[in-house]
Amino acid sequence: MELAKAYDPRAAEEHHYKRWEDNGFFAPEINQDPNAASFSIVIPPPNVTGSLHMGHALQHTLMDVLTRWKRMQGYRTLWLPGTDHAGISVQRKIVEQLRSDGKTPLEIGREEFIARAWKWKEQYGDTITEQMRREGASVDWSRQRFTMDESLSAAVREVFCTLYEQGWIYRGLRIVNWCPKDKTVLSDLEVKEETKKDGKLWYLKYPIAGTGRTLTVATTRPETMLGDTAVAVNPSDERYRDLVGKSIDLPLTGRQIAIVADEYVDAEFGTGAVKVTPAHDPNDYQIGQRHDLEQLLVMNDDGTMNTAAGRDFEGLDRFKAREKVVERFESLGLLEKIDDYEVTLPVCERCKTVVEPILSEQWFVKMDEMRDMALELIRDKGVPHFFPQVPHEKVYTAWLENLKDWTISRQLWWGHQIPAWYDKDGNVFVARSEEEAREKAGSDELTRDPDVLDTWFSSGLWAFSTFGWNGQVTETADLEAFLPTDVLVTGRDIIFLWVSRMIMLTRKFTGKKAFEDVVVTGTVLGKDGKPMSKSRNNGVDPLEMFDKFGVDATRIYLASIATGADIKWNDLLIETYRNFANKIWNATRFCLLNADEASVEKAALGEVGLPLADRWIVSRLNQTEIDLNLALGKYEFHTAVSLLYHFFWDDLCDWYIELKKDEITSGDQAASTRIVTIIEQALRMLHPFMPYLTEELWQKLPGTGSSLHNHAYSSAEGTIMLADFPTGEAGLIDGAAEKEMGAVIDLIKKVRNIRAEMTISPSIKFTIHIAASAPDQEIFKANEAQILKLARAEKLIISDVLAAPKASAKAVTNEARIAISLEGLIDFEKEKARLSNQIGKLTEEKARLEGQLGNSNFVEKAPKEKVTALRERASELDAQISALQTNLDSLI
RNA sequence: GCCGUCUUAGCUCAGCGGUAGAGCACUCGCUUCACACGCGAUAGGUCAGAAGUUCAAAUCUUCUAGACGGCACCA
Repeated sequence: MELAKAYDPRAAEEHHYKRWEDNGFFAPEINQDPNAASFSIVIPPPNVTGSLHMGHALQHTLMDVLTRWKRMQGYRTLWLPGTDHAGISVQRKIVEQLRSDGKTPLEIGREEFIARAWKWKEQYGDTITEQMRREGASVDWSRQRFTMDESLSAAVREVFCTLYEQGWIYRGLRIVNWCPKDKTVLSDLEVKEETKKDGKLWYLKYPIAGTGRTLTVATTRPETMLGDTAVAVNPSDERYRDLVGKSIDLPLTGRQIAIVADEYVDAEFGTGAVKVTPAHDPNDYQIGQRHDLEQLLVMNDDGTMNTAAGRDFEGLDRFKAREKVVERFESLGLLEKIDDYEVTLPVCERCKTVVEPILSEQWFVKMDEMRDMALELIRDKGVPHFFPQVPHEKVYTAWLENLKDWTISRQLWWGHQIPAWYDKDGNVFVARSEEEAREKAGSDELTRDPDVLDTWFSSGLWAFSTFGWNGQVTETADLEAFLPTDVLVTGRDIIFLWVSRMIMLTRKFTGKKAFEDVVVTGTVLGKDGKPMSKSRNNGVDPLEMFDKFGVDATRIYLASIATGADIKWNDLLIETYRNFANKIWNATRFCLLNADEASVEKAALGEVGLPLADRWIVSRLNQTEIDLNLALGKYEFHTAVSLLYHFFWDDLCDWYIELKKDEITSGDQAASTRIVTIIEQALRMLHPFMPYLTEELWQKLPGTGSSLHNHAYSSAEGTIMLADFPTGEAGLIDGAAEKEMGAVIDLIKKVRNIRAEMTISPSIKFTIHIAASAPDQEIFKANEAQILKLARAEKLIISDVLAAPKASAKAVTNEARIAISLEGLIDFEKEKARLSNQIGKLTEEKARLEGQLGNSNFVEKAPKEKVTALRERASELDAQISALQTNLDSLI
């Protein structure tokens, strides 16, 4: 078998995915074991307008690792893919598209608009799903879902109606977050804070009616004064007590407003007098409620001032209006002063427009009942279990405790239109269909509420709507098999927005948990240490990384990031794993060079009397498998990667294959069979991380096929992705072999060290003298050929006492005293320095140990095995130091 | 304001109560018949600072400094 000289990721990526998909390997139905337990993950549905970014690549990698791992273990495994309809984003795309055609949404009408949106979705909505195929994601495409699929939409209607009927959903006039650009309301979670250091605080003088005096109020939004309907002061504020009950002649408006006393006002802050604009500020709204104040709306939905703002201001943008109000106050002599003031502005998460708090009639969900259910789950049962637990469990719990009503209506056309109808008197009828609404209303003249629901309302149902629940159908085989899902892998930015809501809605409507575990990934930052973003232009495209380093390298690099940790992007690190892939490729290639009659054969590893290296690698392999399964079980992907990396590179390549080189090149078929068997098993444990490379190599190994499959997949066509995942057998961990191999490795390393330090050319082959105990001598004798090979020596002389010429370099290990004859090569000064250096290091360690052992508190209180271990180490050090010292003395 | 995280080798990061680790970069040496995307060998850290708990602290506690995150408030 002849393999190419270097691994070409592209070639492997091209055909394997198609074969896996076409053969149905990703679907749970591939599992033929009727008793198989289920394992399921639902994907956090990416936005249909999106394309793959590094955050997706990271999350998808972890989900795929888990899915492939569980599938190989024989679970009936489902990773369900899909996308969400992204209300605002799609809406914006269509509006832009129309604008370039010189049209507006109103001109074409709702129906045409939605038709265009669907067309857009058909055309571009698959970008991300195609990119997922490139990633190697083993999702079941036959179960792909979209939040606006008919069944998922029915689920939305059902949930809305049920919550309404139970009194959890209501329609009300509240101060909401309004985005004047998108012309829709936003939930609190879709609003972000932006600090502006160059903000201002304007002090406006309001004339007190009939007094000739003024009362100064401070504001950051002067234009809202046009909607003022009161001024409030604290009731216990002596300065203003006499003013309560009097009126203000509100400038620029000709209106007279009251001065009221309200506890909300902080007498210490500003002037102690607050202008009250109930229709444009949440706190003012509350004051207005308490004092029965008029709610005067002075703005339109696009952020311009409306008729109520007065003729001079009508039609002006809110910021222009602000300037004009300030100018007017100044010319009236009513502007007291302007202070610099750092303000935090609420901005729309998506378009960064300053959000306007505005009085508006919207639909809300009262979260009390669901919140309590979720709190009970996390507090009493610890569900979901967050990985990492700190800080997410606490943050999540605290958020739930302070949960407010959720604004769910959006002034958009693209999405799930609210199933509510109004009769001509404005009475509302919530119903699952228009027919039902007509029945309830007893009228045919109904108008449907034009608004749609928040996209997160539908994605909140994702854990069960995707399995067929839609209100009519509440029991399906998939719900039974796959809900609760096992784990959710997602970013921390949507824990509140999505994860928490899914937990609550799933519990409420199915009585089940949405998932047991939540793996929270960190953020992949740009090279500058800031989150990747278009505006910073510091993004790294996963597809470019796939092209440059291969999908597998990118995947295993992403998996190597500690769970939940942020990481600064660095190409060099992927390169490490590109090199890793190539290393594995070449190791396999080498082992197959002369292995024409070898074949994967599990029994070959269990034979008695195997050489040390074989017993050792089997032990290392099994230990790695055990540790790997433990790490994955705890979602410690980075530990898993490190185990794999070190097993393949250090144990397998640097030692085992190097030790076996002669056997491989000479065509020893028994040895090759063992090597091939070990590689095959190792590839299996690597497969979840590097699916393409491992499949490519596995297919080339002699003797691979469906016979190696987990029993659940015995009838499927041969593929590593259905092979049995190695569990590691404790019985195959061979302590003696590890210890003996350790002695051999230590010896070889010391000899190499001498060669390097004494700058002896690798081409010079010298004689190694060693002295060791009788049992250790046996070990060295048995491995003479290997030692000579790896130490690049020509002769090994083993005896009870070290007999070496004076012109030699010396070293010691725990098991051996070593001398290299260097007749004509040795530099005595160098050798002296080398020995002194080593003695120095060991003496330092010895001093530390003696300090500890001399401490009676330590000896009394520390665990006995600790003390014993230190004593042993101390005596080893003693022996080594004195041997080195003897060597040094002989040189002087 | 409240809650929380981070600060470890030049860089990017693991480790989180028992002798400081990895990859990359650096230094030295290698056309050693799989791999230079490689091989071998070094060097490099008072684990941000201070105090405390402990026989033992990078690891636990408290404080300080710097970086950052979430929530609340913002006239």
